[in-house]
Amino acid sequence: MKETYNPQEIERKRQKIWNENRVYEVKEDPDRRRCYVLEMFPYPSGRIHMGHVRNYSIGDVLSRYKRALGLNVLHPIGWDAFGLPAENAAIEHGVHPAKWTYENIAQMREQLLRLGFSYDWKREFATCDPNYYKWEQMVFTRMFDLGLAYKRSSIVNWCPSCETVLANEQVVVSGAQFAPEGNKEIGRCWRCNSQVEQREMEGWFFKITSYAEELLDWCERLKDSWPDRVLTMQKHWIGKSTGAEIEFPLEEPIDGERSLRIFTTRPDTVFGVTFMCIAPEHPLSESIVIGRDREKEVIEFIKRARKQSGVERIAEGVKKEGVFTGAYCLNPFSGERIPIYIANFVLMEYGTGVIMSVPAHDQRDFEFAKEYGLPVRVVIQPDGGNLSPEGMKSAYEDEGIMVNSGYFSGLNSEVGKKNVTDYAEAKGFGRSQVNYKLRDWGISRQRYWGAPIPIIYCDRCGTLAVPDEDLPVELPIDVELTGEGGSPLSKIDSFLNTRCHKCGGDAKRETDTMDTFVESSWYFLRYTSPDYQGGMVDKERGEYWLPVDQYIGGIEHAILHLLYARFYTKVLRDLGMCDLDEPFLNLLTQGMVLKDGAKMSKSLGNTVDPDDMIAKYGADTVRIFMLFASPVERDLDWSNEGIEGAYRFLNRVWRFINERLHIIQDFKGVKPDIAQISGSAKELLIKVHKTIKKVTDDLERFQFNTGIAAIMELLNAVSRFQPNGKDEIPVVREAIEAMVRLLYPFAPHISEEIWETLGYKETLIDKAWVKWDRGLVGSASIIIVLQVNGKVRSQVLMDPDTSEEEMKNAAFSDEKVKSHISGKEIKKVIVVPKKLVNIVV
RNA sequence: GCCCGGGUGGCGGAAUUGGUAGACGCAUUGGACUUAAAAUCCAAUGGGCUGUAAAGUCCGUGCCGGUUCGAGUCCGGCCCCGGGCACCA
Repeated sequence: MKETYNPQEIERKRQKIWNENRVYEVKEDPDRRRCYVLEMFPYPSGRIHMGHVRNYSIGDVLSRYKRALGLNVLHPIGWDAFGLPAENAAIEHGVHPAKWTYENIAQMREQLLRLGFSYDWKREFATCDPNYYKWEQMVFTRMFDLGLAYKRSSIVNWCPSCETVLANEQVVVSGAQFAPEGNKEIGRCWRCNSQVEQREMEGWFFKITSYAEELLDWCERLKDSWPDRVLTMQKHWIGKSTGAEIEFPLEEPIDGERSLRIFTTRPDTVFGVTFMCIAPEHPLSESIVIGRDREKEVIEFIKRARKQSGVERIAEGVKKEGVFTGAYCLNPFSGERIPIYIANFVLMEYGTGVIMSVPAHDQRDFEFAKEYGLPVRVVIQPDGGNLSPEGMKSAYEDEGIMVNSGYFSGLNSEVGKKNVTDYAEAKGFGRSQVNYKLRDWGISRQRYWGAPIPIIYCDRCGTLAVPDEDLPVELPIDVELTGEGGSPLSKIDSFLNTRCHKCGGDAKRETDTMDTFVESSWYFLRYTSPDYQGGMVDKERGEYWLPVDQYIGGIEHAILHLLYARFYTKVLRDLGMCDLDEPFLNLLTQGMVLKDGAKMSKSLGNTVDPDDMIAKYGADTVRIFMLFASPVERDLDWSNEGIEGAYRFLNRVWRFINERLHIIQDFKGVKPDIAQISGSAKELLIKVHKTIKKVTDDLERFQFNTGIAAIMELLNAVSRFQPNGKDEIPVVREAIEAMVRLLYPFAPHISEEIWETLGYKETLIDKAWVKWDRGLVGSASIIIVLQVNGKVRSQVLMDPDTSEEEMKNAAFSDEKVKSHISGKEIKKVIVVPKKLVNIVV
């Protein structure tokens, strides 16, 4: 053993041994319990960043620990390889996205290897490989057959200058937050600052809404194994609301429509309706005014409202605007004549695109009514309250007693909801209805670097799915990317023009590619059988490994990726391709890595490069620091002093063992004789076993920071200890061996190196996890706290099984306690075994 | 506005079920080693008060109140910070 700790040398050495012996490659073994540990795979941007290091360090600790417990651990890695940055690189630097991507992968693979993560590299793949996306295309065709994938036009954010669709998060909302140079306004393109428009475009959708109820239902069942906040976020995102659909007959039919259909969660307020509002995008909004006096004014308003971007429409402080159409409908309950407005705050995508407005009991309607001088009618009175339209400064949205509601007056509003709905149903102009905020998943991208959507358009046969034997529809490699003029694939004739497999005539291919979230919705399945040629996943192998036991990733994917993957898994289940209800049994979301309180980013110039840190301190130190500095779920603030501390710790471990080596060398396999040792040696031995228990418990509950702290304490304890005679040397040896084995999942290189130095040929990788001695842990004397009136006055050392009576006696005979209770009346004595005695005077 | 987190020394954080608040680490200060420095090792380190000292004593986990023999932990009300959602009828 060298005197100084040289992480570069030993880490290279250990990594070489691991890789050459392929120690992390695993096979199905029906005789062993399996465990699938997975971290969210990276986008190959070029460099591993600290967020990855944290994520993968957590996963590595877990998989090493689980393997030590005897489980057959699957721990794979791969690449989320499609995406826009590759295309941008192509546009800016003329390098082909495939070349750029694979070069990045090569570089990042080296970084991961250098960090010593225990991946089964044999299972590695990149999602841009046709062998991968082929299966996703096949599933698309199945979904198409079932109507789960469909094409429709929808309203999207369009940047006229970039000639592309923008995701909602790419539309700049309010100045500083997203804009690198500040100074950006509402509703502008994040890249070129052009005014974003609303445009109607054709695109493909996955019918995730069909699974809304099941996705929601499983949120309940995942309650104990997923973080609450992720589940609540998903629940809110799905946004279930129960209410009623009611038809309001139109005074005169419009476009053949005899009524306006609305959705409301408050049918109990139906007698308070004083106007109706239609979304500007609603098909009836134009036809309703044609030929009326107000036609010009209304059409003008509709045009203006439709132009506003989605983001702008909902931005804070935007005024509620609307216009009267001149048309009326009738309240089916009261027969009352109700004016119809078109209003910018009504969304076409939710409910029916039409609302009944009850200004007394809905804040938005209230604001609109005030703006346009519309009447407010109270139909719900709070318990003992006396609301009047004149006195109201805002809408009353809570429960109460129904008033001015004809036959229903006097009912509690909660009861009223049901009764009103039942009445409407009986009369045939309404029914109870459930609505979700969740929208179908738009998967079309007008990009090159993605999986082509396997659809052809034939003039004679219509829209057809590409048959299995023609899959994959490969991305053409020969392409020129300019970033202008829409979808790149539509400009490649050899791709675009094809033959219809049905009639043999000319046909055109779909030129949209799929959202990259589709690839990440099933990659965890593919790891179980990456070479399988018969489908997405080999059933037998999949059944052995799946589902993922522990999924680990950043909280930023709480909704999108995790919801999509859950949905897609259910679709695959229903297609008979796998046997899973949910893909991820347990979820751990790690916090972000910050520097100086802000997220690390190039634009802020506060990044720390993992490579620099590895070069300076080695991988073990980087890992220890990341895991020690903060609990995994919380954000971690990078600290240069902190990583120095981690480095010092590993140095102390190394140096200490090196110093003691000559003493303990000849005691390999010699167990301490518990009967023979006492005093500080016994104390140390107890500490060793308590530490084993503590670290094991901490690993089980993902408290890696306190687990490492416990190992540090053990090092401190054994460093202080001076063995007295030969009988006590095995205690030192046991302490050192335990320490190294506990350290192994966190810092595997140094641990393996020391383990070998201690005279072991076997590696720690398959060494069974250390066990603690129950007797030693349980028999240790315990400090019993002595309190008077709840204040600590003294403490005594006692056996854990001391009787309550003895504890009491000890308390009363304690000098310090005596001085606090002398001359006072004893009111009560509380004895908590193994903890304390409290005397109340 | 609504929904989640969170608020503990100079800092990151610990306290697993209501039972010694501040483990472990960082930083700082003092000492040892050294010609010197670095590294390393040892010691001190929440605040106030009493005391030469040993020690004692009071206060202290965002604020106010409550339950309890006992509250960082439970309950009620508020303040601040971070995140998510946000005209979803």
